[in-house]
Amino acid sequence: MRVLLVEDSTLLQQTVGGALRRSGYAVDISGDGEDGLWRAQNHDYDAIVLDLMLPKLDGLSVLKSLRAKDRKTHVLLLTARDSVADRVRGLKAGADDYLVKPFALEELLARVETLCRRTYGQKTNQIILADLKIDLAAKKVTRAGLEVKLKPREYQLLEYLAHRPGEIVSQTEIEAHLYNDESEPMSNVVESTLSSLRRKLSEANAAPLIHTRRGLGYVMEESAP
Amino acid sequence: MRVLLVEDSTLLQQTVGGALRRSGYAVDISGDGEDGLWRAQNHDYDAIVLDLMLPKLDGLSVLKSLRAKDRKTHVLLLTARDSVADRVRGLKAGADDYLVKPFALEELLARVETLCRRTYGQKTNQIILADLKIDLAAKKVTRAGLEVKLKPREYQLLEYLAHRPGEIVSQTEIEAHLYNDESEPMSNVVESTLSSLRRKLSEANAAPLIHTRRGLGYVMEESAP
DNA sequence: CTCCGCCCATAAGCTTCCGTTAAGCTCCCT
DNA sequence: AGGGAGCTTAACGGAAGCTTATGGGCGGAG
Repeated sequence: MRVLLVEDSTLLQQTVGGALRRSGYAVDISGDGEDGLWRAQNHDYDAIVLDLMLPKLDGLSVLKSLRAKDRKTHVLLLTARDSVADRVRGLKAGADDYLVKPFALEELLARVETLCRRTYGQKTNQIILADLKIDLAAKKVTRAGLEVKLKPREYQLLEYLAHRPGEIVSQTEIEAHLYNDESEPMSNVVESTLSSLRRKLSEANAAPLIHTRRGLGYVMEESAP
Repeated sequence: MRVLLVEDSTLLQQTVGGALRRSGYAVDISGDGEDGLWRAQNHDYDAIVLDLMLPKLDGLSVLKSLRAKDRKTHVLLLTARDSVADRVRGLKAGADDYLVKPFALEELLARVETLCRRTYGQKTNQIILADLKIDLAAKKVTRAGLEVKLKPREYQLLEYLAHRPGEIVSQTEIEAHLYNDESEPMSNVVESTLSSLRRKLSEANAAPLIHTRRGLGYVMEESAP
């Protein structure tokens, strides 16, 4: 899951950004509205955390521009004070949720998670695909009843694929969602990670769950073959 | 356990705050309603002790604002005189308990403890996890029948984790709950404390109870490695 | 006032992880 | 069949994250 944080306070950048990263998100941070808008348009984020008070271009304008261009990325607004007017305007402009500063970090994390889940039409907090079960909260995976021990990156990859069963997901797309700008991979990380993911999944049950569409990307099994 | 005390009398701040600290709570103290509301929103307290008579913003308003935002933190009201009207209004506004001044310190402590317990849906006053038993009242821990002698901080950490078995608890979260604002985030106190806690727990039985989820946090559970 | 014990910070040591590299394989096109 | 593009897999080494030991400071007990 990749998230954009548009916030000018460096303190909040660090606390919020850090917390998100620690929770397993790929996070891009933007310090002003112009840059934020630019990034929001150039990447397909799973969610955007957007402060309203920003240098250069205020959050509301950013939001409006995004919506005008038909970007439907979910947006969580941060409003400085309990200004009802701002809130209403924000929601009218197409925000999906808002949070009044100050907020508890945990709450922000919870809401971002909700938004991301919503991005993929996910309502429960577990995904079941054939004999595979993913517990999104505990970040644990079982197959055929056996626990599959995955490393963070492997888990992220699996979760991303599992969010879109039956769909062809290209490598570029995976890269874009699992990695942030600073760490643009110059290698075949995705393939590499996928490889070990497959190996671990096949330990519980040899039937392949992730299929390769040569030249296009990967597909996760929709139902039993 | 982390508690917010909103009270303008410095005398009470010291006596009540001190008593709570001595009982092992992390206590934040706020001298007026505005600041109190701010803090209450900014952190996820386990309980709030709220005076009704406050400068800037009275306790009832604070409580109402909190509830309006769907904050379900347990609140203990302190009412100056035995005014039935105030009491009723307080409870209607969503207070969980009240105490009429003057009160006995012991009683306050007992009630705060009850509220905190309720926060975690805890009804009995002991937690049992595998061969570990925590006596919440006596703050004593035994494992495999042997007493484990813990220092206050270690006990607090253990108790906090034990309240949420199977859940991933991040370091940030632990820090937020066990330490108050003043403490600096530039050290690994949590890891440090956890280390000695683990050592002591393993003296009675080597099987690990607290598991590390690298990059995410810690989980307490009785599963096999 | 002194002593003791707890607690936090620092830092060194260790484990795990992850991107990279590179070599082998598969599929398809010619 | 041959060759090449794209995919798979295993191994490596740097780095991030976790663990543990140690010492100074501070507050409470005597």
